[in-house]
Amino acid sequence: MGEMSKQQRDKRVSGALEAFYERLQEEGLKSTKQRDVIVERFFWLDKHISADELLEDVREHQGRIGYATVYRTLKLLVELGFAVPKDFGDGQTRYDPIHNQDPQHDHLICIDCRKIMEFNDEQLNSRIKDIVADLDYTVRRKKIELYAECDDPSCPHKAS
Amino acid sequence: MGEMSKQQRDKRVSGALEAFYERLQEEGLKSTKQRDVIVERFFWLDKHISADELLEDVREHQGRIGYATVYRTLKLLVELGFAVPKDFGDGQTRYDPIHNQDPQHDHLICIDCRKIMEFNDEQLNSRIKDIVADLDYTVRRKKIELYAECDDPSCPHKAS
DNA sequence: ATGAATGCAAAGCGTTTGCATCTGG
DNA sequence: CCAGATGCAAACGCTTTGCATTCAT
Repeated sequence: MGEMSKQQRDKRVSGALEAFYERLQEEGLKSTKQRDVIVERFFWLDKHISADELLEDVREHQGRIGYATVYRTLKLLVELGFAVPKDFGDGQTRYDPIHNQDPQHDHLICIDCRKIMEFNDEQLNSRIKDIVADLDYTVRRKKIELYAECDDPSCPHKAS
Repeated sequence: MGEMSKQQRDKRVSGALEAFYERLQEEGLKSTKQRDVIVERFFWLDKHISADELLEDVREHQGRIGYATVYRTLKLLVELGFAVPKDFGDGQTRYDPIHNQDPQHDHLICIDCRKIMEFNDEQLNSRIKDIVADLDYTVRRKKIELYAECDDPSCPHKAS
């Protein structure tokens, strides 16, 4: 969504980390060098990241880290409610960081260049709430993905 | 999504098959015993089916069929526009048959028993059209999945 | 006949797990 | 100390592929 200054970003990250470590303690789990880097980079990067993308990034900041550790940490983040796994159909799971301040957003994905943009529409959310309520169900989470052609000039298939 | 008599179902299936064989010929592809059964059962069953569910069903109607054939046929159906692959997060891809008459529907999935129900809401669709138009994008397809607790008494976790 | 389709088994790919080793509280 | 975390490699589950064989046109 909007741009964010480094200061704002730092603040967001440290806020998320604080919350994370609090939950860690609650669960009697430990903080380790690897876990710390992974989680910090995850919050810092703040995008729908895949396990191997995160691994690659993390290895630049802290040498030898096994991919199993990244998978396990992502799983932990999901369990503790700091990330949501998403599948955009490119064969690998991506993880969306949750900043509790953010309302859950939806995605618009370019079918050509795979660029993902986020949006959040109040009217849409409200309509969904109604639909589910009418069926006497209780919504836990939603996944809305719109596949479209983007307007980025650098995107392929623009000639067609 | 209402009920459908056997006659109606027969008619729908044969319509879909006719369209399928027409496209097959256009592409210079062949009709075979296996392909025929798979495609017919796929249209007949008419639900978000996974490759191995379809394989199991098909084997009751026609002995020895390799799973590779089912995968290849499903891929073909997708390429020809008769099916859409979906991922509901249970680890395997499901395929939704497309009856060109149907507007594309959305899904409500029970987080406990994994039951999937379909819905189609005009207001929702219209709002989506607006959202995307405002961004100057062109929608190709949408994927909306709502995860909720269902009201089926046979569903686990009803006691909690 | 000849390009396409099948069946099988092997390979692929992302993800998970078993286990011996380390480490934080 | 000792439960929890890591790294490695092996296992996994779903899907795809290579190849020899069979089949539709």
